[in-house]
Amino acid sequence: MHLSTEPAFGEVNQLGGVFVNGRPLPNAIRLRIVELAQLGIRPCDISRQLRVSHGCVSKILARYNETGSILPGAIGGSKPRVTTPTVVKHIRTYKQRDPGIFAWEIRDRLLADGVCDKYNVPSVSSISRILRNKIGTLSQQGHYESHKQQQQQQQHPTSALQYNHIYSYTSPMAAKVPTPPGMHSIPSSMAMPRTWPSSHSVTDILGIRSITDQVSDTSPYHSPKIEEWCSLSRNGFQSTQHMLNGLEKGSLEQEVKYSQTDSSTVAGPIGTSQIRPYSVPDA
DNA sequence: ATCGTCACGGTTGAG
DNA sequence: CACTCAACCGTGACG
Repeated sequence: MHLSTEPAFGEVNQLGGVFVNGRPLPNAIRLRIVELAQLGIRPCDISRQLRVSHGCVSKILARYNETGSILPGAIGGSKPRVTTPTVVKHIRTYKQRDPGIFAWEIRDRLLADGVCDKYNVPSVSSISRILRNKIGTLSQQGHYESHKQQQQQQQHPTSALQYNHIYSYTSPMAAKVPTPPGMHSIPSSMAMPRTWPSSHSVTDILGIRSITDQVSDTSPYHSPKIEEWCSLSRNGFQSTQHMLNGLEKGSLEQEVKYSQTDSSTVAGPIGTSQIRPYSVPDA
């Protein structure tokens, strides 16, 4: 991580837009790209207006058309080589049946039961890690699995699960926005699943929270909205149009310039994000 | 002028 | 716990 020198400020592209190399654009901007496109604005104009390279606009729109999701793909990590869902499931079963079972016994059983062959059976240390990291949190296991899979091969357009992590992505905003009483706020368990994919988007790094705060001043533009939008996906797009109106230029420009204002305060949760990426210490 | 595509330098996180 | 490496990112340039 190169955060030593110019961490939170990102870089400026040819259009004057700010970005963080290697990191996804903030969801707010991704959303705007799709919204503007839906309004019939040409990609080249969107590019200029939002100051995002046209290649990026093109990519985001293409993905949206293909998958219905505005979200970036799952960054980092690697696909399970031996720790497949099936294997984990079996290990869990073994562990449940015999809590005192040793890792090497599990290994033997995986082989004996034909779950794995000698080439793909997890090592004892892998099994130990599975026991520690996954089986240890049984309650969330099922969710983890499906969520993770959705994410990893996020080719699948349909499933609603896919949108689960938009909660995650936008939750920082929601967390930051002082959810008005009576407003449906997201339960934190939902907003911040343990398996948060990747919390440090530019949103966080650059302090886009501030822009979303500003936005939320003028319109109810926080995660419940986005949630709604997402569940509506491509078909029910009308409902977002008022959002768009509510967001008119003023907020848009602020949005685009988001990082140039205050970003020094966002000591992003970099590196510690997995559990509670945005434990916003509101104060 | 516009847009699809890709090399590039970058970050991330499961293994 | 440090490392690896394949996934992803957006930009910028080319056609």
